[in-house]
Amino acid sequence: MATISDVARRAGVSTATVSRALNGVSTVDPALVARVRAAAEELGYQPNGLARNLRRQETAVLALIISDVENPFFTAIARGVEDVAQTAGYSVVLCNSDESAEKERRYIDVALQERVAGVVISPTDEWAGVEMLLGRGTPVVAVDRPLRAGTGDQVLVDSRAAARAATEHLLAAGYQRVGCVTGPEGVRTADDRLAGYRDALGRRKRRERRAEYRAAGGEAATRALLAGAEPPDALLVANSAMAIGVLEALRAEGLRLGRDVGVVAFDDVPWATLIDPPLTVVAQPAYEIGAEAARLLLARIADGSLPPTATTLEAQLIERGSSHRA
Amino acid sequence: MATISDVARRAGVSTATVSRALNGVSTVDPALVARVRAAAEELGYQPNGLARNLRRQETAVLALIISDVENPFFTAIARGVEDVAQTAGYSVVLCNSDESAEKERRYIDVALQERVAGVVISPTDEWAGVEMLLGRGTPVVAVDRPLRAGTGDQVLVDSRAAARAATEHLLAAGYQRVGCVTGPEGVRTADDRLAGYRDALGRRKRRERRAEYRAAGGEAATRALLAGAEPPDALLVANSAMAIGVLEALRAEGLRLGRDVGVVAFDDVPWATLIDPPLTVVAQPAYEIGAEAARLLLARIADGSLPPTATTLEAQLIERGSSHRA
DNA sequence: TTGAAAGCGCTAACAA
DNA sequence: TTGTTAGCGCTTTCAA
Repeated sequence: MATISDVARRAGVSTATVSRALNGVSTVDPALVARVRAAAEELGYQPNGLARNLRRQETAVLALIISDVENPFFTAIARGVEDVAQTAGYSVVLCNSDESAEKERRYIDVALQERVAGVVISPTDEWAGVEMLLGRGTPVVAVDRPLRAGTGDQVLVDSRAAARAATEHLLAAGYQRVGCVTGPEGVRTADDRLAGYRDALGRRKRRERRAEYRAAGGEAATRALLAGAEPPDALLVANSAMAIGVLEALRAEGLRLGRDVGVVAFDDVPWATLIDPPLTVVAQPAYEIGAEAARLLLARIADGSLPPTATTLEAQLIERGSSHRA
Repeated sequence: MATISDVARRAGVSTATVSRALNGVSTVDPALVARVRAAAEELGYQPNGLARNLRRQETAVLALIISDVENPFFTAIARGVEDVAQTAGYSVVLCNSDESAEKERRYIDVALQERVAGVVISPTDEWAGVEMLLGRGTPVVAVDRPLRAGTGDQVLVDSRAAARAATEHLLAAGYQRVGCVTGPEGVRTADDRLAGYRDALGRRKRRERRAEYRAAGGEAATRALLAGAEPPDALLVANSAMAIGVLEALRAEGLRLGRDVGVVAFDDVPWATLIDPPLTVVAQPAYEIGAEAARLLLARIADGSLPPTATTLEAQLIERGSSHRA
């Protein structure tokens, strides 16, 4: 691959002039610029970003580390991050930690080693990974899951309040035995949503089940709950992938959505209105989370001394048929 | 951030020894290795990947450039690529070209400049971008959409045959006026699926409509088709995002799925069995496409002289209720 | 087994 | 306005 010296030789100038010409430094003779451009073109010259970044001590690349590429919530975040980053001239690379602390760790190492300009991350747990980044001076913004207070920027949704509101909605709709299907212990969003459910339930009897944040998990949890003595007549589901399994379990049991068992699920999904009755959801502003995270990250890259901020966005309960008896 | 010289100074050895110790070169005195390790640990040393890669002229990073992160088909490919890459010690960074040739171009530039080891791409068109990569000697594997014959590795699905089979299935199920909703002209998969539809239709009257590969596109196309003189009584839909719009339009018109209008859509989606009747789909082996692409890419990175291959995987028609009158 | 030194490709002082 | 030169942090000969 052609290097800057090849171009310099061909254009009959020094490498410094090539660098200046190609980077649009104004002090270069237009005639030379043209010659350099031509030479670069002829050689198919592509600047070596590694060398450039090594020299400049910076990269125009952001890393986005999320826990599940197949979850529409996270891909919507990705678009938000990307749109903002692009307009600022940054590229975004997406890394899938797959809810595994080890993979997350590996991607953090990569981010550190490749010296990305900043990282947006949905941390699998509160400490280890993010602190590595912070400790090395890499700007970080956490999304979806919190950091230890004051350690870094974060943009979150008040899951607990949303879960509480959703549960209250179910109660208000006349369901008597509201249950909750949530994710694994330690996954902060799963814990928060369960807590919100409990908040709303007060002294009523709890019917809760944890499982992995996937369809199979939702299905298993639902079956288990249904097999109990006084099975739930409504369910708060903490995640849209789980919701698929929940709905399948319900159907397998011959239970009618809404009429027999009310359901509210976290995350608005494109297919929510296609099922019958349509699914009531807690819609998180995923795109906006990503966009805001990117804005904060860019601001911090520009000025590392900014105080850490915590932004909380509101989720919105979208009532549809699945949470009504009628 | 600590550099290798900092570590060397602290351990009282040369930078060469640090490099050797940390990279597990066997000729280093175990005592020294321990000292170096300790020093690195104390300083929180993270090797600078930029410098290392610059020197080694290689990176253990693959780029995956896809046209829509929000499409489950592509995210499934991403997992396939990632799983294979990980076991070979490579990291994968995902870039979202968003069906835009310009964004694709920008990510290709980034890939080139960052000197990634290889690229898996779903090319927006056949030439420009991929040829830049090939021209600079970067190993490339195309997925989902073809390259010009013989230019590089590709792993595809025979969309045309699958579309034909799906259309024939609809015809065999007794639908008389089968229509087709497909993506924009020039998007290869959209064209292929339309071609397959036409293959099956033979001399029957065509009812086809193009729109963007999104729900809104599917909805608009369906409305337009339905507004015609002899509206279709069945639809082949070329993409799962469009399918959402198609189903919505049908419902808005009061048409019952299957009974009034039969539907087969490309790509198996998690919610296919949740709607009533469940959706008949053409399931593409997305994960396997990604995994195979990664295998081919790795092979080509190891040996650049390999002849270009073209792998074609089969799609599978999964018959469910939406394509039957009963 | 270890160290000295060159150099990957680029940019930025400094000189001219 | 242009060129010369140093050096970003690392790996890898070549000597010792």
